[in-house]
Amino acid sequence: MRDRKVTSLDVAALAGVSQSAVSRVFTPGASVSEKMAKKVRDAANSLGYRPNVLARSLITGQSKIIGLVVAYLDNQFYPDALEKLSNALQAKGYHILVFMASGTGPEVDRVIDELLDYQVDGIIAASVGLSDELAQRCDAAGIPVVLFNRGQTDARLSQVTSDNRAGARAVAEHLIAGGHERIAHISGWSGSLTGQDRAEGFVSALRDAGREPVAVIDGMYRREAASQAVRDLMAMPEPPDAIFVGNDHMAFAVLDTLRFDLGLSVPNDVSVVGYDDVPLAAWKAFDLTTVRQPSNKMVEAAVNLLMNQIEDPAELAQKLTIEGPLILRGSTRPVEDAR
Amino acid sequence: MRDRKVTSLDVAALAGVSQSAVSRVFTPGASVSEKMAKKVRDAANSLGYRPNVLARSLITGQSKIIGLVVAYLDNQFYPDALEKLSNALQAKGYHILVFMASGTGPEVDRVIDELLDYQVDGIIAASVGLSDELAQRCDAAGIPVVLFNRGQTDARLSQVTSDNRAGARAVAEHLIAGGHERIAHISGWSGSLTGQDRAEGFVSALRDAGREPVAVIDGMYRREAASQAVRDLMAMPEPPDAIFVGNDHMAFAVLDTLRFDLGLSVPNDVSVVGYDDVPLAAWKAFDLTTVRQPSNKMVEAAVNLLMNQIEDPAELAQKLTIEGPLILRGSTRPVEDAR
DNA sequence: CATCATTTTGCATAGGTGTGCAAAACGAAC
DNA sequence: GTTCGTTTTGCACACCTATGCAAAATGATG
Repeated sequence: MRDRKVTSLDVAALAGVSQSAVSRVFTPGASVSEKMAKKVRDAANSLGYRPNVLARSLITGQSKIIGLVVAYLDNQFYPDALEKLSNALQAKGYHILVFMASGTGPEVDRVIDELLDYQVDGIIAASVGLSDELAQRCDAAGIPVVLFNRGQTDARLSQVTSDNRAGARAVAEHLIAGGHERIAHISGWSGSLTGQDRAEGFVSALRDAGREPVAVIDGMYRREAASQAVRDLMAMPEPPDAIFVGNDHMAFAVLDTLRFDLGLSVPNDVSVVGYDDVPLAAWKAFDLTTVRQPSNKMVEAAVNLLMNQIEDPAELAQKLTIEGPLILRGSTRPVEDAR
Repeated sequence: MRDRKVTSLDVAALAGVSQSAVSRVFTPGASVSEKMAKKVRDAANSLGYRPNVLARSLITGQSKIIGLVVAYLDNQFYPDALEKLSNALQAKGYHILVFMASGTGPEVDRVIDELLDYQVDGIIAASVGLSDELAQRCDAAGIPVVLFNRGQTDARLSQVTSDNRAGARAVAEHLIAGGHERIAHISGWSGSLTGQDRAEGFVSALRDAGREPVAVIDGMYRREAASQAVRDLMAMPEPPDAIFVGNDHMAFAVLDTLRFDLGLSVPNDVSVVGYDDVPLAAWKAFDLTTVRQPSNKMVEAAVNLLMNQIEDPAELAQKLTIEGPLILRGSTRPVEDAR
């Protein structure tokens, strides 16, 4: 015998009270007597009643759903962030609805449509190029947006990033201090602000020390592109002795290519530095020197930002920058070894 | 000027038709004339109208939301599956609502409550020990459940797994053919059917060849546990010359420990085999021999199973097993080298 | 033009919940 | 017991959409 859906009316009937009484018992802060609350709770438990979030959303205008837009999950930074975001939001009574948007342009537009269809209370966009039109539409619909680990110029969008310029600068300084002579950069996608910032911070720090990168190649955040880039670099007449890679995900491909395709030793022949400090970077197989993006803090900031904007729509968008340290590991020469 | 939510009534007013007409235009297969459809679509576009999925769900009983329950995302198998599941479901007009359930018992119960609150149309449970109570409650609520990469005895739950016994058996046979003398197993969590099946398939294949494993240790699906296990194994008076690890995630920790903590060579000193064939396994840094779990096929099967049960609630639960090949890589001695 | 079959449209209601408002219950003070 | 202030409760409606039903429109046929 398959149960029909049990509603607040069923509970009300069993408890011998009105439907609104049931509603109030399940609404924190509503006016209910202890006696009534007990009656209702007993009836609800015996029927297995739980309020229907979707019906509730109709009337409160709060779906308790946060849309998460993400492109790929093969870069460990994102599943890691997703897990933390989901846990943080779960604790606040929200849940994450996942939207994959690998492409750009029309595909992203379709995703936005679907986001609006589900009446999400807010949007977290990670790792995806969002058109300005997105900002426009979400703003018009009154849905707060937080860009996670992705910058954007539009002032209506909040964002949380690490201090990419400072991080890249620290990398440059460390490589110089390590006595490296020919320093190259395989950058993150040059179409992304994150990629640009890291590249610019890195190059400007080199210049401040009177140096120039021997090469800057766009790695597109893709393993194969990074792998090809490092092959090209090492085929130069005077190959680099240090490479800063735009994120860990690409850096792992660079390490593999250097060691196993080109037969080189890291850091003896080349030092390699990444960005993100995903858990993998600490594994001995990579032992990658990298800039930590403190995902805990970034998640916390993103969630707070979103919650504030949901509670008070007048709240204006903010652009937060979180500092992260350079983590020294075995993929770069220790500074003592400087010649 | 912040827009109020635009409803089908607004569209109807602008187009000079009834609300039901608008609804019909957005309901595939409803009876509408071409003229009317055009009028409505124009009005809808100019207002930026899109049907409210949540309000629709009230009346159709279909939320177009699938709940995904998952414990951790640090084992790459799961983000990979999540991405594929999300894409497959997105193509069918569904989206994934994420529920993290690291713990067991009461925490899982809370998750079930929340799943029901959101009126999900179906549930995919990956990597979590679900009590029989789950089956009970979801069955009562009429919500189909598919266990992904996780077995369960309850006949009411559908499940999709790879052929864990056959896969483990193939590993055993390959290790024997490779001339290994002392074969050990670091198993998946012995509380999971998946872990048990792999262990049993492996051990029974050894016995069929007149062999016994030198040791079987529970690795709990955790890196640290696996790392400790391999240290214990290699500290034995006669350490193993081959280790089958219950999944790739643990196998990576085993490789790191063997190479960098114990200074051993793989596969010269010890052969290592994993299970899953996550993308990482093919990276040169690991080059791990492993049993492939064809996540594409598993996802496809899981989605089909779920869709069938959603469309026809009378459809009975199925337990599907997908075959996966042993992928030979550099972490095991080639069979030609057998002495 | 009349008739009828068919398609299209509007009306009205349902789906499950929260909330403003007024009525009812309660409790205190005289 | 009466009065008044406070808390609790129920009534009725709103939120946004889909759909059964009957009325209207359309088109084909005689």
